Amino acid sequence: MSQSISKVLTMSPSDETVSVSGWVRTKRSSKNVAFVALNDGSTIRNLQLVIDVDKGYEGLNEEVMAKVTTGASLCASGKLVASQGSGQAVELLCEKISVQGVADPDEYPLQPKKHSLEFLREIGHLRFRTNVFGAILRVRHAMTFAIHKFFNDRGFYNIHTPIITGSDCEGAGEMFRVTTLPEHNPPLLDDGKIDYAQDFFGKATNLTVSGQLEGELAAMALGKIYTFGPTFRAENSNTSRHLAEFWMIEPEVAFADLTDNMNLAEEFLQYLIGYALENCVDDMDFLSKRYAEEEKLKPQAEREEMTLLEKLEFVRKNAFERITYTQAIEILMNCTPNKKKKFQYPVERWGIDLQSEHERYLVEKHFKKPVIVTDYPRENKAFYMRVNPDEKTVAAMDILVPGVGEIIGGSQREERFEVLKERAAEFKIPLESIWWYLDIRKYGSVVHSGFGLGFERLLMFITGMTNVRDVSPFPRTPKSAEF
RNA sequence: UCCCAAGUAGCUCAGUGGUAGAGCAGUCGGCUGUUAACCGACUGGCCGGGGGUUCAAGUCCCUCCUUGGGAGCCA
Repeated sequence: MSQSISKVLTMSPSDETVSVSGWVRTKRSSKNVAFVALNDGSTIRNLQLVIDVDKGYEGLNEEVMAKVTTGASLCASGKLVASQGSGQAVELLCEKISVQGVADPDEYPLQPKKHSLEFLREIGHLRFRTNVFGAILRVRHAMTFAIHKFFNDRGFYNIHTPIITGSDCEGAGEMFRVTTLPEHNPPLLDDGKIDYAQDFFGKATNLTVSGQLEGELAAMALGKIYTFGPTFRAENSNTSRHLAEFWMIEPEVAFADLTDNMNLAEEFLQYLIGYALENCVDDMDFLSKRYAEEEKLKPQAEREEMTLLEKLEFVRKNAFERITYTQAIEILMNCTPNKKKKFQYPVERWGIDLQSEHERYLVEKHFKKPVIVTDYPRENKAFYMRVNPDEKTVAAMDILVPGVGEIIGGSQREERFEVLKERAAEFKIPLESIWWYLDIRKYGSVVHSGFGLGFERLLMFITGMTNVRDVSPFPRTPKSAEF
C-alpha cells in the first residue's frame, strides 16, 4: 500500500522502502538520470522521483521510461533521500516503477505549462489534474467541512430540505419542472393546459430554488437549524457569478432578530476565512500567487492593493460596515461618480434597486471592506421579510463583499400571522398554496431570522477566482452540461 | 435575454485584400542532478459553420454557432 505524498514529504530520509502512487506532472531526463514530478492529489506539492537508469534496477529500463510521460499514472518505490537539488528537501530514489496507465503524449491535452481557464473548462474531465483545480477542490472540501463544524459547534442541527418541491411561491426566479408525464401528447385539461393531476406527485413539481421555507418549519421546533444542499435556478443567466445548479447554506434561528442574524453571518464568514487560512496553507499560498499574477495583467488603476491572503486576513479581523438602505442611498446620491453621471443607473431617489455598480462603489471605493446593507424598501424584497415599524421598509440584510458582490442575503422573518397574510396578498401569492407556512405563525409563532450563503460565491471570494464556473467541479450553465 | 469582443497548428497568439507564421507542446538526436530543465533538427492548418462581394478573402459584407467580458435577475 502506498503512502500519500503529503505524508511522505514530511518524512525524514531513511533506509526503509517508501511506496507512492500518482500521476506524472513532468519528466526531465538527461543521459543517465531522469526526474519525475509525481502528484497524487493529497497536496499541491509534487514528490520528485529520481530514476538512475545505470543502476540496473529491474524494470527501470528505457522501455518503461518511455511510458513515463506527462499524465501517466504509476506506482513507485524506493528510498527517501535528502535531495541534492534545491527545489525540495527530500526525493525518492526509485528502485521500482510500474506504469499503471499510459497517457499518449501526442494526444494528452494537458501540458506542463500554464493553460487558460477557458481551455480547462473545455476539458473539464481532466482539469482536476491541474494545480489550480486541485487547490480549489481541496479548499472547497475544507469549506464544506468547516461549515458543518461551525454550526455543529454552536448547537445547530442540519436539516435536509426537499430537492423536489411542490411549492411554486418561493419567489426566487424560474424553476426546473420535474415530471414523469410523456414528452409527446401529455394529458391535457379542457383549456389545453397540461393536467398535472395525472403527474407523478399529483401536482406540478419543480427542483427547489431555496430550502428556506421548509427550514423555518424545522427551526420552529429545533431552535437552530441550517441547510446545506443543492439549489436550482432555470434563469437564463450568462454571467461569471451564476450557475443553474449551486449549493447554498441557509441557517434559520428561532428567537433571533435581525441584529442577531447579522452577528451570526459576520462571525460565520470570518470563521470560514480563518479556517481556510489555517488549514489550507499550501493551496491558499498558491492561489494567492495566482491571484497576484492575474492582478499584474490589469491596468494599474484597477489593481487590488492587497494580495489575496492580505485581503482575507483583513476581512477576517475587521468588523463589517453596517448601514441601512436609506444611508446607502444618501451616500450614493452624494458620491462623485453619481454627480459626474458616471453610473449607468443614476441614483436619484429613495426606493430604487441597488445595481451592481452601486454595490461595488460602496464596497470597493467608499468603505473598502464588506458592507451589510439593511432595511430595504418593502416593495423590493420578498413577502416573508418582517415589516419594520416605519411600515416602509423590511428587516432585510444583504452582505456585499469586494469582487463578488452579494454573498449573503437574509432577513428577520415576518412572524405576525395577519401581517404575513397581507404581505402574501401584496405579492399575489395564493394563501392556500402556503397554508403550512402560515400555520407556523398561527401556532406558537416566534421572532426568527435566517440567511442564505451561496457556497460557490463564498469559494470565489476565498480562492480569488473570478468565474464561478472555476470553483464548481461540474458547473451547470445555460447551454452547458457536458461533464 | 440585451450590449461589446473574440474564434487561425494540441495550447497561447501574430498575420488589416495578393505564396498561412512564431513561441510552447509533441517526435527524433544531444547533454554527468534536473526544477514549466537546456541545446539542435523535424512534424504539425476545411484560418468556427454556411452564404455573398472580388481577378483574388484568414482579412470585406450577411447569417448562424461557440466562447469570453459587461448588464439584467440573483446566491
